[in-house]
Amino acid sequence: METKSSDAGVPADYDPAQFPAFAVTVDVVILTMSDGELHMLLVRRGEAPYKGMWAIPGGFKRPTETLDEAARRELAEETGVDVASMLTQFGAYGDPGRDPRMNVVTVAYLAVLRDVGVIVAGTDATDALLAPVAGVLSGQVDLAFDHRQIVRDAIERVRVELEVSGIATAFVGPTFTLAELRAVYEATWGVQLDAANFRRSVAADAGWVIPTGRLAQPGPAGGRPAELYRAGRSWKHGGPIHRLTSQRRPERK
Amino acid sequence: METKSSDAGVPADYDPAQFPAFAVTVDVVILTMSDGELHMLLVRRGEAPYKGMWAIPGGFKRPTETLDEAARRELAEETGVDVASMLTQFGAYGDPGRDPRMNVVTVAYLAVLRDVGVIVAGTDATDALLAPVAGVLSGQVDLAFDHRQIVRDAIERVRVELEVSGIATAFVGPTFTLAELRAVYEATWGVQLDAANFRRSVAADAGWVIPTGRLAQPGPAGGRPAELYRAGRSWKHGGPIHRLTSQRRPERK
DNA sequence: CTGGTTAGGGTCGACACGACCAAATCTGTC
DNA sequence: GACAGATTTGGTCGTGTCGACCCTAACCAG
Repeated sequence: METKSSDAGVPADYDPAQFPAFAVTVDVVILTMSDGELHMLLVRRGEAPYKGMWAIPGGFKRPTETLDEAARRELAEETGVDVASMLTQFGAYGDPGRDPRMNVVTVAYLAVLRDVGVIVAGTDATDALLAPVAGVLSGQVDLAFDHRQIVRDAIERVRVELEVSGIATAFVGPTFTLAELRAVYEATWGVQLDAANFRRSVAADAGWVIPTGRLAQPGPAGGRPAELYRAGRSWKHGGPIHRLTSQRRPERK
Repeated sequence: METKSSDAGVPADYDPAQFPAFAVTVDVVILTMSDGELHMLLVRRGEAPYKGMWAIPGGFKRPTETLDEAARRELAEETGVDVASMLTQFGAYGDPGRDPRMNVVTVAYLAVLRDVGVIVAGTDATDALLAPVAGVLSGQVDLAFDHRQIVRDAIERVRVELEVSGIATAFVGPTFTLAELRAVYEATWGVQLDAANFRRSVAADAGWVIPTGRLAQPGPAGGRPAELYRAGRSWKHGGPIHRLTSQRRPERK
């Protein structure tokens, strides 16, 4: 608080009483698995600046709510989904000029949803888009503000979160096969995992997923029916749960 | 951005143009090793609210600087240390009422310093305190605002950072023995590490620490002189560097 | 010289992990 | 109905890591 040393060109006794006013927004990167690929929700901006451009859903924080509450409110407004499930703050962004209108500091959140059927219905369909994350990262989709960097950080975060917490179950339905769960890891990390080893890794930490005893219908290509599981202990409780590092599966011939 | 659904008691079309004004501050948790224990820098508040109470150093962000720059400026002002070395953002805090005066959102940073000799000299000595982290966490030291929670999160972050990045070298001097480096892990995690196994873990990832060829003076209790190392590849570059998990050393008899 | 202390190096067993193979069970086609 | 392809599930095995433990080298204090 006590300013002591002098900065170049700035008065030594910067008066905190006349603090500069900022707008504080909350942006939510909403991730989901669709068609075996990682997707994210984008909305089209209806106002300047960046009017007509795609952007991460978000909005102004209100003085009466916490940051977490603001994030959940925005998530609900954009998708109609009201989940306390998976909503993690992962960064704050406040570069000067990131919003040409005014001084804006945004707090970024990461949300993981398991299905998107109702999502696009929740908001205006013409203004919402479920874009593959790969396209956003590679620059095929231009985003407003510094949202591209925010998305980059979000993906990085979800990758480590997959490893350190059991967050993968948030991507899949209430009941799922191990193949579906494995697909989450494969899509997020861009690797191929051995099914047998993956099974053992999952079974290693007891209580994370629980077998239901029922069997799933095999796909159109056939194959042995897979057991159905449901999410056990939530990913919120535990610390490190399991590790699935670099097991690679050779090229499919 | 487009608000659609109605919230209870809140107008459905919340007008973003009349956005609420927030003050944005940057708080820095400055950690260092002192006397074999993890310590942090606290400053005494000179103004209301919480006047006379201990708090994390911090201050208002200026519209012309980024959040990172603000954090570095605060760190320099408080300690006289100007290091791009280790400064990591780890959280944003914006609960309503966290500052009784106004709406304040703070972005918290974590800084790691290797020595504190000049630190207390850099700021006003009567208003600065190098407090053991354990005392702060246990509540023996009361902090202003929600700074106790911020400190908790900072410690949690530095623990994982210690594991995932080679940040430990930021705690020690420009040249150090492996015993000093090991003490950083032991103090931060509250465990005892086997010296021989620790040596192997460090040597496992080449380039992290580099032997200087010189030897350190043994302590007053004698013992074989230890080799001196210097930090090699910075912790900023690489991703996961090494893993030191749960190796425990039995009670010293 | 002797005992205490610390650094550095070696060994060994347990266990985790990745690569690979085999059996079981389904779908679709011939 | 037989067969090929696909997929899940379970087993094996070699390699490497990790933790526990011991030993020696080198220093200090008496």
